[in-house]
Amino acid sequence: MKTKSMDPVAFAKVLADPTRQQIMQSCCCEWKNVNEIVKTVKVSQPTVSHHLALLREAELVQVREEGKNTFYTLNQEKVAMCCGQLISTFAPESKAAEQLQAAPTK
Amino acid sequence: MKTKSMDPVAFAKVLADPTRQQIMQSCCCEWKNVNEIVKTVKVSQPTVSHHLALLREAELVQVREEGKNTFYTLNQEKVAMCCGQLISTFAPESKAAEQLQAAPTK
DNA sequence: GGTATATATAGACGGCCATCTATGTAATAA
DNA sequence: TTATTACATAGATGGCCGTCTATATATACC
Repeated sequence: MKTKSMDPVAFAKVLADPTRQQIMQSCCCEWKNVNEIVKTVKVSQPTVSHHLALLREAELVQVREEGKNTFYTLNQEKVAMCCGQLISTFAPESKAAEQLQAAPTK
Repeated sequence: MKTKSMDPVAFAKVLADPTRQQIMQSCCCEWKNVNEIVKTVKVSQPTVSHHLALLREAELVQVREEGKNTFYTLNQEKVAMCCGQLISTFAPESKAAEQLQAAPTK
């Protein structure tokens, strides 16, 4: 499974919402079903489903269906790739860019 | 001059516009006055000034006034810091996060 | 002073989007 | 099969924001 990057504007738009960032953080390092995620935020279940659909469309989350449940987890490598692209575009002369040079952006 | 980070949502919101990213790219590695920047995008001068005001407010650009002209350049270190924060928050287990470990996020 | 150039500000407008309620759909349980 | 649980979809609504035109402000030049 190759992790591809994406349009930097599209990436930023997905991140540009507090609820969405909360959801991302909620399922960052573990699989959670929708109700578990809903408990971590202050909005309704349909709203969470809406945000998860956007994250799924952007391939920023991985999905696994299991019976009645649908589990989500953050696609950390994709996030890292997109952030790397931002750095190489908007901070090419920074120390961070140098440090990331070692890892080829394939 | 210490480079501080900022709210990840605020950072993403600033990046979440194609015109603004064009402007950032335009003055990424050199000082440009407003008219030079205007020439690189497809919107009016007031619109560019509006975007520059947002970028200035977020401290994502540095400003230098010189007679009739106002020069802008992208604050690459700030961008790098914010991207680093995104990576450590949303991709803590990624290779990129490991690589950035070396540089303390102070 | 008067004019031209450079940039910022004000106000209006239109579109996008985050949210909600209501409802659909699918799977499990009784 | 009826009920319940889990999740998604549809449609409506309100607010934010990117853009524009018009105008203000400030500097330089004649």
